[in-house]
Amino acid sequence: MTIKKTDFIAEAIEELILKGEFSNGDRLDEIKLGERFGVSRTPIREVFQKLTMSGLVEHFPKRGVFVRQPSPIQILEMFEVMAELEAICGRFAAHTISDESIDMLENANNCCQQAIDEKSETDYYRHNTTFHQIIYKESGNSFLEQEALRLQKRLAPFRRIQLHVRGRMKQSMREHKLIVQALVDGDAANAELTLRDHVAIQGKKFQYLLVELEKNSTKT
Amino acid sequence: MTIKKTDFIAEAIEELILKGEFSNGDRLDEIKLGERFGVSRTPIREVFQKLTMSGLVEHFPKRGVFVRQPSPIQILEMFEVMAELEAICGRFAAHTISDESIDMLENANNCCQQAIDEKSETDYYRHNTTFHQIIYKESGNSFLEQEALRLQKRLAPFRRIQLHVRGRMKQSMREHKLIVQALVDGDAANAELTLRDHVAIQGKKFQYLLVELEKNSTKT
DNA sequence: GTCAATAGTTTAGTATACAAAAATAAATTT
DNA sequence: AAATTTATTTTTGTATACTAAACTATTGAC
Repeated sequence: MTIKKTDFIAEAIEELILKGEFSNGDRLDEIKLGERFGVSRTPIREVFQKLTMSGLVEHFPKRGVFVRQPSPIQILEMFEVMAELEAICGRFAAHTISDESIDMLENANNCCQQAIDEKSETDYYRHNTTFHQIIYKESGNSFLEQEALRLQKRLAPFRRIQLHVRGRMKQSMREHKLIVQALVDGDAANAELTLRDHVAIQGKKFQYLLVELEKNSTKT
Repeated sequence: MTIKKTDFIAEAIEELILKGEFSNGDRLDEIKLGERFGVSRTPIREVFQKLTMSGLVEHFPKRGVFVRQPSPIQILEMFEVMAELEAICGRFAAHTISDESIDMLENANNCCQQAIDEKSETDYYRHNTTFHQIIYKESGNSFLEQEALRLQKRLAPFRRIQLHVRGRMKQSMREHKLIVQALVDGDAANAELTLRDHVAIQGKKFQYLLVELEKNSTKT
């Protein structure tokens, strides 16, 4: 068995939270979740610790664990940090990136373009993720790579929704090309800049969506 | 009770590892540690998960948990990322820092100077830590602050040892003054630069110590 | 003597039982 | 009737019991 059972349950509960079955502030019941997944409280409590560490849930001693969706401000802060982390990766990668990796980046970009042509957000999202992960790896600093991956994963649900913004995918593609060009040129400063902006825009778009959402909810 | 028992045990085991009672690759015995702290396996296993998340220990399914001291390369990588994180904090802080916080930084610096005069490495270390934490906070991005604190904590044992390098404390003080000046000036680019260098030097010094250590160990 | 197979031991993972704390409901007092 | 106290019920945290997997040692075949 290559995947641990508790990891599977952790993923499943994560899904439940993100899909909205549990909303913000809800208490997660050890016993009910145990029954649901056919296990006892012990492994569920293990899973809770994992979720606590990943920030999806908060643990209050002798009280229980509660769903803790990050506030819009926290999400924006995370995007800001993500932009900086990716910028660093780009700056480092510009010095060390290999020809093979450049090819891989261009390949990922082609896949992104194809996804746009086929209007497949899912495919675009996947290849876009790959594109960025290549850059993390090419930073040459595996600790930095791990940190970037961690934050990328945590921001995944929020990055996803802002693909719906009209024309975002096409604009994103153009930015990808600038990033690759900077890396090809070995222009560290430019790689840093283009990557930072590219990611920072996601935070901006997210903010924009929030404002729109706010308008609609207060319209009634 | 403001502090949880498992947190206490986690800290204690962390200490044991750092003090050298357990060395790299050692397996941590759930039962023995339970007896040692007068608890059963359950809370010890909880603590293991915490330690796994903090990276001090590695968990192999159905095998157990093993002490995993980071390799010199990993430590250098972490210092490199720390330097970048602090540089970002400095850049952000330069725009937003308050007069009170400037005062606090200068106060921390005075305490550092006093510690040097009294040749107290412990005091220097403590006030130095405070100095940096003020800058994390003044970044105005609390997520960034948390991430910086996390990595600062993880690097603590390695930062400590390189204070022994002759003259390091005095040089460090001079750098602190440059950092404060950049922040007073609101010079973001300079704050970024001075902070990055200031932290990066710690990695360099650590590397230097490693080489020295290597020489001595192969001399026999 | 070396290797393979198997029995026995140890240890991780999980379920359950129990104790203590918190939340809730009921009862008593003001 | 409101508030405080007391009793009841949940629920968390921990200990223990059990299961299954991994390690060790012994035996047997070549």
